[in-house]
Amino acid sequence: MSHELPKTYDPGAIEVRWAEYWVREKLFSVETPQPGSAEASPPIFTLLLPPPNVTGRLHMGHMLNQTEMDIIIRWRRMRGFLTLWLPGTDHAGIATQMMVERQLATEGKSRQQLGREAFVQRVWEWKKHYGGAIQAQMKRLGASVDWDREYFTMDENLSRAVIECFVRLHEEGLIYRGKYIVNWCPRCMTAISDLEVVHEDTLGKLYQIKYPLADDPKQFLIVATTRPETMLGDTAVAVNPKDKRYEKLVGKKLRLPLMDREIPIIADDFADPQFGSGAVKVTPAHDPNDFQIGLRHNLPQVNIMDEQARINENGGRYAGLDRYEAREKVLRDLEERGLLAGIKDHAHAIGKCDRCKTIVEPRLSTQWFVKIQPLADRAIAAVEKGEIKFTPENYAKTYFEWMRNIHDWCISRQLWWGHRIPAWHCDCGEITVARAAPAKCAKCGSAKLTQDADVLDTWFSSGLLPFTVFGWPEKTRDLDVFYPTTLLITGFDILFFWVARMIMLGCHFMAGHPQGSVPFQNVYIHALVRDADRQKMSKTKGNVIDPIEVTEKYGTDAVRFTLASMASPGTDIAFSEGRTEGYRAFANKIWNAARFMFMNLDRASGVRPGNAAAPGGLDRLEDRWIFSRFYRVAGEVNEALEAYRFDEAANSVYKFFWGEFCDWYLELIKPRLSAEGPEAAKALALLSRLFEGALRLLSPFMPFITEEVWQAMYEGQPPAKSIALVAYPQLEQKWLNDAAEEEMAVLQELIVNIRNMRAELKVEPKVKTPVKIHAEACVEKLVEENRGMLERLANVEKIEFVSESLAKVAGARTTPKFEAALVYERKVDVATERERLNRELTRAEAQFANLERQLANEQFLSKAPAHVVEGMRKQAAELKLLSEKIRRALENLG
RNA sequence: GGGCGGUUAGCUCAGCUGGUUAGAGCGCCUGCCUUACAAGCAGGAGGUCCACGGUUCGAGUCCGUGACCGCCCACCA
Repeated sequence: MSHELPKTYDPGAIEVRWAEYWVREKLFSVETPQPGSAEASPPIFTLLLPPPNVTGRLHMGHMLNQTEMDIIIRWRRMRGFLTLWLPGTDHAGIATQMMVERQLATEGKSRQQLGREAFVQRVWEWKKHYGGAIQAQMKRLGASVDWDREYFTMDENLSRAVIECFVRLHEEGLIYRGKYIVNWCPRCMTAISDLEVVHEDTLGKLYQIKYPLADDPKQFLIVATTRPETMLGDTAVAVNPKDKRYEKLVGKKLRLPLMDREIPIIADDFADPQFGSGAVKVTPAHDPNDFQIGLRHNLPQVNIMDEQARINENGGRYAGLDRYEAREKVLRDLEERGLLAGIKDHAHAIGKCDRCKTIVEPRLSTQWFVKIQPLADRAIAAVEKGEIKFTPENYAKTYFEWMRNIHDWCISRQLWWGHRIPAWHCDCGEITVARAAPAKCAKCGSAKLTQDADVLDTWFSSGLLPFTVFGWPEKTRDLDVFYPTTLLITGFDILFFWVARMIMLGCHFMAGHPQGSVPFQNVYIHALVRDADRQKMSKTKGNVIDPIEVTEKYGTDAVRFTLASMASPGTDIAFSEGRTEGYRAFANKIWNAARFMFMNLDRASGVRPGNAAAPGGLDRLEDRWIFSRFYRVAGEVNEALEAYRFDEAANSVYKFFWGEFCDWYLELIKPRLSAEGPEAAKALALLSRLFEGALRLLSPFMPFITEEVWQAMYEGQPPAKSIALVAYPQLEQKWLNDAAEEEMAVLQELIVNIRNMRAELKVEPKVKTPVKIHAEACVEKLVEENRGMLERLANVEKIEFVSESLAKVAGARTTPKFEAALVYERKVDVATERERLNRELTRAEAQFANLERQLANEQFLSKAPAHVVEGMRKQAAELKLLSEKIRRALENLG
């Protein structure tokens, strides 16, 4: 049987095949280990996929996120952990509702026409048809999640858990209902939380308006506002109690212009004497600060707008106008009456709806809130105590910053799609919070109860996921085994939305869990993926890179490797296709190296990977060297992944495979492979064993190509169903060989110098006669001992090592370790060589002088550590020798 | 208004606790179709590490100030 690997590497062809295989064979499905099972249970590693919106399609951020998670989880799995990576999707209240409403609009319908029940039904249908896009994409990308455990946040069991949490929080007094100023989106027509408001710096106007005194209309108090239309709802003007200017006015009345109402002048600390005139208009129903003032002074709350931010009947003749139309008219009318005292440019931040960018309206309305402080306190403590570790650590600071300034969380949404609030209203005014609809009102006994119309903020349910996915509130085995999850990998954009909420809710509901209440023990926060010009990707800019597109162009492995190699903490990733092209080349390199191996395996049947020698049996330098390198790199990669340094891990393995294994080892081993007999068989065994190890090392980063090659190596009888299920290489001391690495380094340097010499001297490459090289005494022995190994290179490079030192030397390369001279009788570019040698000499002398100066410095000698001083001394000596050698070489040039 | 991050080769970025000659990929230049790979091989050029000041025997690395770029948070009209 021979190993089939097509000549050209075509990622598309192999990736789809393995992606399907992994899913079909359920390779990443996990059975919950039962207690008391005989064999020692492996360490558990649990990872929760940040659930993408059902409406979602995969974008570059997802791909980075999933690549990182997949690398970690594949690595842990290969390291012997019982790994559970749990996938799911989020019902995404507003986003999904908007999507379906848009679809309805194309049919000329509105959700109101449909009615609530039919609309929700419609959303479910929509979900069934279009909701699976992102999972399909994930499968294509090979994410090694447990698809058998996939969840949806509106699944029945999860919904039940959400209700349970709500009811319990309410019972504990941590959820309350009240009439407050909330952020209201007049387009979505729902309340939104503080986090869903994005602030945008805008250059607006500050208007100064004259409010006449009621008993003396000739006198005015000037107030300043950015929102003149809200004056229609003013119920007071406040001045600072310490403000001498207005002392006598406090308690008097003003006549509110345009509305013809009298409002009091009150004293409140909120008024800043430094700002404007020091008097501030108070609109309790349309400004959060004014709302507070209103409460302190028992002011009426006049709501002047409807849910679409149009002026309502309380706005007198402005009723029916949109808020901005009203502003214009109010300003015109004030102007007409000579009450507009001034207009100034004014920079301020304006709040917009995160979803639709409509300017948010502070609106007085009755909503449900979570009393957040007690939850936040515990969440802060958990991170302070180190029960949760952030990487990069910096994010803990951001987290604390937010947590310590947190406000109560408005969790009710005036939407139809979502978890409906488990509260029932009776006409008598009684509200009952319960797990199921009560039969009758507890207060008046009426059976006519209606469920609260609102649904919960999407983030309320996703904040519960770390325990609800494991069956909470039941006491399940899953909860015992998999909670708390080990790691969370996510972007900083949902640090507050999701991460912080999970911590608060997890700490609360899972308090007392034997393995800790926190929802996860580690959080790794990754950066943003930007375009090649470091611009944020956005649909409007049209610079969105579709991961599926680049994947189809370069292969998933190449895209994954790009993301991993660029994922250094704290820096955003500027995704450039050039880089991906480079990593496709890397995959191609792996492919061709594999073909080379297979070519040899096919020729010498019977050799299997894995039946190679022990360290002691490596009698050749290059073998000792490459094994030592392999295990050292394995150590580096493990260490890097331990610290989430995907970039370092990827780069180490890249450099090893290409720069050492392919560039050097494969070349060195060629003559042995083409030899006959046991020598070739042994070389082949070593080669295939190394290759197999390298594939395992690479597998978490490039799961597809490594699977393809690995499976091919075993001719249909692999030792496991997948490379993903075999052990990950680790540092093994017994294979490390410092001497071999040092000796090899010298030989590599020698070869590089020879090549360099030839290139610079423009020795014709096609000469049949080898160029003679004399290596100096110190490496002569090394060269002699490894003649066989160097043969291949010598042959290709057409060089020959000679022991006799020849008089006529055309070139020389000198390093601290050796001197190599090129002995060449034919024409060489003497002038160029002289120039080069002179340059070298100047540099060596300058460096030497530098070191001399340092070494003459007593301060340095007494304070610097011995090894540094020693190193410098050695180097100085070598440089001195080097200078001499170069001078001699110059003389020899003639 | 508060907080955070960045500035290193033409481009995109590494550089861990300060220590001998600051690295990689891409791009560029030169030479090679050397029977695994031209998506390749070999060689090369290219950096006053944003500026100034300080600490130190020694600073890309630590401290301070400033400049520029970016991000997050924020109920002062």
